[in-house]
Amino acid sequence: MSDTSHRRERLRERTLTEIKDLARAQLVASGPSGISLRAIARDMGMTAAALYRYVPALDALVIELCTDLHNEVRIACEAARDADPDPDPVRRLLVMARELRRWALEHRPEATLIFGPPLPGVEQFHQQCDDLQCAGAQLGQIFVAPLLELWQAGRLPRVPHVDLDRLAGALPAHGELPIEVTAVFLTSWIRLYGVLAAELFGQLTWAATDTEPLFEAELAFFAAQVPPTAAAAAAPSAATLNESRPQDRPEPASL
Amino acid sequence: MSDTSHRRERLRERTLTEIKDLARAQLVASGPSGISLRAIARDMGMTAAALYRYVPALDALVIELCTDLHNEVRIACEAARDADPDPDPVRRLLVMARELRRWALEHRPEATLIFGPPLPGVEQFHQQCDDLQCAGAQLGQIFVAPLLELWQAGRLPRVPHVDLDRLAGALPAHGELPIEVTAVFLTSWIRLYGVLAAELFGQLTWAATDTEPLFEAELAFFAAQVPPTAAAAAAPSAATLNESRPQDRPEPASL
DNA sequence: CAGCGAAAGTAAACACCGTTCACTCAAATG
DNA sequence: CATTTGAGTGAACGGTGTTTACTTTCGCTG
Repeated sequence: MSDTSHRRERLRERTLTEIKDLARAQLVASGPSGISLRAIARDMGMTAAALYRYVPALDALVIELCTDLHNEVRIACEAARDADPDPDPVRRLLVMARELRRWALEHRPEATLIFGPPLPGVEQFHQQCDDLQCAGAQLGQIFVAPLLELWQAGRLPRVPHVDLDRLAGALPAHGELPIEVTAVFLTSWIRLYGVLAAELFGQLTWAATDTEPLFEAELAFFAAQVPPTAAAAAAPSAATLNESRPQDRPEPASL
Repeated sequence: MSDTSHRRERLRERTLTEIKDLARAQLVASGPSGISLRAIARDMGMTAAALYRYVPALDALVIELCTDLHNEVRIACEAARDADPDPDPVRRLLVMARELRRWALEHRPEATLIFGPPLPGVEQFHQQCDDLQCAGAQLGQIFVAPLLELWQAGRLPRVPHVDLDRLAGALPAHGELPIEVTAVFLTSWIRLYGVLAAELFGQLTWAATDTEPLFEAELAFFAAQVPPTAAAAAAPSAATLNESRPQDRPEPASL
């Protein structure tokens, strides 16, 4: 019956999660390159070949681990956002960004895996990631949402230095987002990623031992860019709520 | 005689560079994890054990490769800087930053090795890197120099969102640099690193296919922050040339 | 309930990898 | 010339991913 076969499937899924749990334990213990099918099988009291009943290859296991971690950090950020009663989009962005950093520093090996360079063979993952369903995109998406709110409220920060026309030509097809929102998201996300990755990869050990002031400065800078709620109406150009607000972008400074 | 022994040393150094060249070729071909002593020995027509006469371990070889690459990209940036006649520090910074990006994108595997997370066993390298002699610090240093020039000219951008007191407590001992210069360098360096690393590690493949507009926007933003030369005297507070210019930092916005 | 068939697991093998040890051989040194 | 030093070899140990053929176990069905 389907009932008993469900049992089988449940058993199968149970061992599969056991595999992934052990893989994560190895990731934590020995870094991304420390994940080993043979060691997992050893810990499970099995043969390495048996794992191939559950996982097509080591790369695929790492890829699955990557998506799981992406989802985990996204859920953590969502939880932090929902735990804060303040509905202000800026506040939400800051809360989520701090949670992102907290999670990354508390799970350095995991964060290194998903934010670092793709391991050989895992590159296909990042390339197949260009649809919104991808876990990585979903993580970014929860930061896009508050920006969209800001845009709808006419409070989107200006990004006068971004060549919007050129950027628009470099976006994937699924760009139903206003180009200004995309530009603000990308610049802010990149800065968030930069301070996080630099800390995570020890790129600043020679220059600074504590990068939290730099992280907080990045957040403060972003927050300062957002016009306050009251100023939305005080803006000279009519910033209506739901209409596309054409950004007045000055001539790009010749460099 | 010392003459003949010098010949021996030269031979030794020649094979050592051959080893490193082959290691780099493997890095280019197969990524950081593709560097293999056995493959190097195979390419050289030798036994893997013979390589241990020249290199104590694989990790050490990778570390040496790292420092070589750090020096290479630094020299490339210096060359680009010196090729430009404009002595303006801002111009020099932009030229060097663009060269850094150009080098990284033209040598993606190498850039991934030095800008990505340290391989297990190579972490000690980044930790021993906290003295200025380190190649990584030297690379950063060539970006510090123009900032120091700007500071001396009273043109240093303000970083009102950085908690300078806390940052000062998180700096290594060798901080003979004014704290404002350090703050500007760190924030700018992190942003430069972020846009580069995000592109290098494919973190944005789902969001954008061409990140050059974002990179150029970061540069333009930095340049726009620097007060023009003429405005140095027009600044309200006396910005004398060589004196420490106490930065007027407003209350950090409560977030 | 017996038996069939699919799923799960095993053993062995292949081709790699880093590293070590004992050994040879040639070359530089005294 | 004898000797010491350095370079290189070959084999081995333990580790890795992956495949193949084989065996066992367990659920379903006749």
